[in-house]
Amino acid sequence: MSLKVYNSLTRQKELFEPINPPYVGMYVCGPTVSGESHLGHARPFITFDILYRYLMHLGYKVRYVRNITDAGHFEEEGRAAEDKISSKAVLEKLEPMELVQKYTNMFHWAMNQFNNLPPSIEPTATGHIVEQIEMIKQIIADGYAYEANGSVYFDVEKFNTDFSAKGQPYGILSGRVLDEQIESTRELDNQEEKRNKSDFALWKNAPPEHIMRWQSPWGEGFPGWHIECSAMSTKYLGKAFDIHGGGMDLQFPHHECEIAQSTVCNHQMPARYWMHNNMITINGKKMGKSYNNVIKLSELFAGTHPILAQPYAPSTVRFFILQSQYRSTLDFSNEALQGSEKALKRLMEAFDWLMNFEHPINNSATNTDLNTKVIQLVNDFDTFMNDDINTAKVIANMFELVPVINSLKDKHIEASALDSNTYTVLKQQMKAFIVDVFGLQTNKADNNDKLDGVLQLLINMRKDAKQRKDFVTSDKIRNELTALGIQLKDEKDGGMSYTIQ
RNA sequence: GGUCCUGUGGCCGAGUGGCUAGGCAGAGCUCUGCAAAAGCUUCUACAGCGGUUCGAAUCCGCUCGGGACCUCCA
Repeated sequence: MSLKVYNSLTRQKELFEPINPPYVGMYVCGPTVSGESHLGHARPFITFDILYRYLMHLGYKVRYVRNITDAGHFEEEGRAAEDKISSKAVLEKLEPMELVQKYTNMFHWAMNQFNNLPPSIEPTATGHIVEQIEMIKQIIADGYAYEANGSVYFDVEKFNTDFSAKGQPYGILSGRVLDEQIESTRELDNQEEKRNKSDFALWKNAPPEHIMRWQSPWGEGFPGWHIECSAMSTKYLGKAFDIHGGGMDLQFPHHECEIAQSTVCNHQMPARYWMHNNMITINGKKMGKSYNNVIKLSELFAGTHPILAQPYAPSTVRFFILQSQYRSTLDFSNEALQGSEKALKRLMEAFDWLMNFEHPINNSATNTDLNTKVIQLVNDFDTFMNDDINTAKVIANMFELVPVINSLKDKHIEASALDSNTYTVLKQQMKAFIVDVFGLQTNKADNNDKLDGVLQLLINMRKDAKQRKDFVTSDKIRNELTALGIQLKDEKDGGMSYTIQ
């Protein structure tokens, strides 16, 4: 039973072997907090949350580092390159750090809504200016970066020449050949400062109007985007760590540049396994600002975006994402989300019943075929997760178990059909994967005892009415509760249950 | 233009040489005061054309369609 993950670097599934077991170091590129997160952003953070949880489930001690990019991220739209954070701050008349705090708070709120575990360390770029400057100094000292007008650029050409000989050319991760892309790079500002178009900024000179600025050996300025991840991953995970994750769109140039910088400073490839999640699309197109098709998470949860037919609960979105394999594109549609909503509800109701079911003690199953099948379905949870985190297949198996569970509930299947061991394993695995690994929550979490008491009272009144064949009263109770978003269900054995929407 | 990915039923999606994916929607039946839920049954598939093979949704080729990246990106 061993975990295999797809390594973007080698373009194949590889056996996962930590450098220093049982410890695992995992770095995931976090958000740029200059704006609100959208549905597309949800995918990597949910995907790598599942990986984090699964690694812990396997017994690893994981240090999960996910940064907050709160400075240094360039935005160029034909105008002078400027810091994304500070330009937005001027627009909104906020202090840069005020803006950063606002969107950081919103990001944390969304992560919490999704039931993502907080990372072990969540370092900020602005909190690691010193480390970034030190790293840049070393790259210059080693001859792989040069200063021009108060900015510092990484010499990609030199790196490529020297490290190609060592089997690590620039472009090793994304499969690009440097010579081929030199002609195709688009025009950027300050291009004349660079020796080559493919060189990227490690440090940028800050023009006078730039608010976010730090002292450096090259004058006042701000760090480039790529260097923060190299500096912070090295600081907290060491020169070589196990997993580096992020969206596929970060593979080039961001991760490629990280590899180059870190390799120069640390004399080795920073991460062993590079994992990239695919994009969420909408009508087949990547969700992104430049396509003007983003659905912000707050809009998604509130149902306020024009494209949305209804609000979608965070757990529905999480489940929707888990229904596909993380390396496939996932196409958003109302129909798909509605499907996930209903599916999740059915799964969780069966799960909740199972957890409360006091199974009989019997050493031999009366239905050995079913008994064997259940064990197989449940054991395959591990098999599928070990095959590059195939949550889709795990969920498919869970849905094969749902009719079995519901049939036990409705007594279409006798409780004696399965033996005690099977019940134990079934409950353990369902709980481990639904709650611990997938992080799915029951909606009942926000109920409270008093509300439950009130509902039990109404349920009892309705039961009495039904017994008297007073269907006017029983329907009134049911219909008015339905109008309030509380659904009553008549159970097979005469009992009643409720669910709150 | 370069590099790479992809095309599965009404929708979303697993899959990878032979064995039911799964979910949602649709249809029928059972249960039921009615409804809902649930259970059972069921209908729609592998873009097209060739090739390899005893056998192809899966491998190869071509054609057509969709997408990502090529220094903002999750």
